[in-house]
Amino acid sequence: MSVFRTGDSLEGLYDPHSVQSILDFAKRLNGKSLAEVEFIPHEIANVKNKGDLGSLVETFYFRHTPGSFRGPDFREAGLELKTTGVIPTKGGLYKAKERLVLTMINYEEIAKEVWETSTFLSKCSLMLVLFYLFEAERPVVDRRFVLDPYLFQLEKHDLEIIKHDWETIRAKVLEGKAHELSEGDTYYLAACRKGSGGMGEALRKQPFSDIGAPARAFSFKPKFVTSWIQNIDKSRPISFELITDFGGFIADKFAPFTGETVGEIAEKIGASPRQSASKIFHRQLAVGMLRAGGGSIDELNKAEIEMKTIRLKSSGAPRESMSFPSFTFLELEKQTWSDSSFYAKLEKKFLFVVFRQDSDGVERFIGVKIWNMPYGDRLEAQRVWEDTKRRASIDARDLPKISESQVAHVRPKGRNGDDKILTLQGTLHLRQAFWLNASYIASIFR
DNA sequence: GCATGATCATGC
DNA sequence: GCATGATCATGC
Repeated sequence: MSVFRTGDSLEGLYDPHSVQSILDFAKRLNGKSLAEVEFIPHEIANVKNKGDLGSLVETFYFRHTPGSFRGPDFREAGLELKTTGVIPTKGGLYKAKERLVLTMINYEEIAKEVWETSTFLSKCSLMLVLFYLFEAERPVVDRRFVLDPYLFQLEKHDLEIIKHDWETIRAKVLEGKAHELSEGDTYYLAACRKGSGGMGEALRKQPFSDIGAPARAFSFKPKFVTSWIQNIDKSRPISFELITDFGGFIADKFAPFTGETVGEIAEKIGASPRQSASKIFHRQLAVGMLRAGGGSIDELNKAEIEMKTIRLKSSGAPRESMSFPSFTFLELEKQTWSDSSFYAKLEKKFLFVVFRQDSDGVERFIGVKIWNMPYGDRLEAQRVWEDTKRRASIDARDLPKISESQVAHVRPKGRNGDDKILTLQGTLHLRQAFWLNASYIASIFR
């Protein structure tokens, strides 16, 4: 252990002008916690706030005083330092615990910027990412770094998609729609909510509208961060493709199957006839088509795209409403809209894989559609969610029905009739889920 | 034909 | 073992 003051000489530690030297020095942390390698004063040793680990590492390990300089942390090397939590997966690897928050979006500023000289690019084009094992009860200085640090170089890593994402976010600000931003607008780089959320939240000004917009920050989506981690684990270089239109890129993979019957597709991808009776048959077909086109579910996951199959009747109306994960009354009571899982899902981008029944009764694959939920409809979903929360606290048997909203409703969803959960009235009631109305899904296709 | 409740097959 | 996406079954 060493005791030092910030500003002490870095001699013999690392060269702040050299990315390689900083990286090598950072690697020495692997397998250790900050408190194991540096003396941490008592008054800060018990901090549990994760946001503090980054600045603690910067101060105590790199002997670098976090400043108010607007550029990257290691100014001379043009390198930004990030620490982020990982958790184990069942498969024995690690995954990102959450999104990697990068830098606040200033709506006034981004409107004036171009990509090449943007605040985002100057701050995030080169980042050293340190991963620590997240354990909720452990003070951050005792959390152990795992994996080698990761050098994120924007030029090499999905630059085109990230630039496209940045342009998408900026375009929305230019349209005066900063308040309508959602994580589903983009693929890898997202505009995530930042700040308190809920009622007392301070809204930010935006240049082309008088409507206040929630504070948002640029962030990399968790699945995108996980893709780095799992590449480190496999110690192979990141694979990347230059794709400007991810939606079109995905749609292309399905294109060869357009117009084919489900039977033909099943045969092509080698699904057995027995499976056709299964409730997930069409999803299997969708996965099969994606694979046949050289795509993968992994790829969708990485971009946080939610694939859903939709079956239309010959009238063009969907056969069913669309379900979302079930919830419990106890968790509903504790949550606000913006931390609910229904909110998180509806902010995502969807890939609809659409089948339609012909007038002769034969069902065919008619195409895919990339979609994300319009702002107004998300507000309506929020209203239904809040109404559900309110009513569940009074009587769990009286929840929003399909006739009460154009967009969403609540309905049972469980393993079977015995799958009951505790209500706030202390009784047992069927497990429930949020659903998007079939009629609402129909409206998307009109 | 739709609203509502109930359930299935799979993958993690 | 169980959550999930999706569909089935019933009654009005």
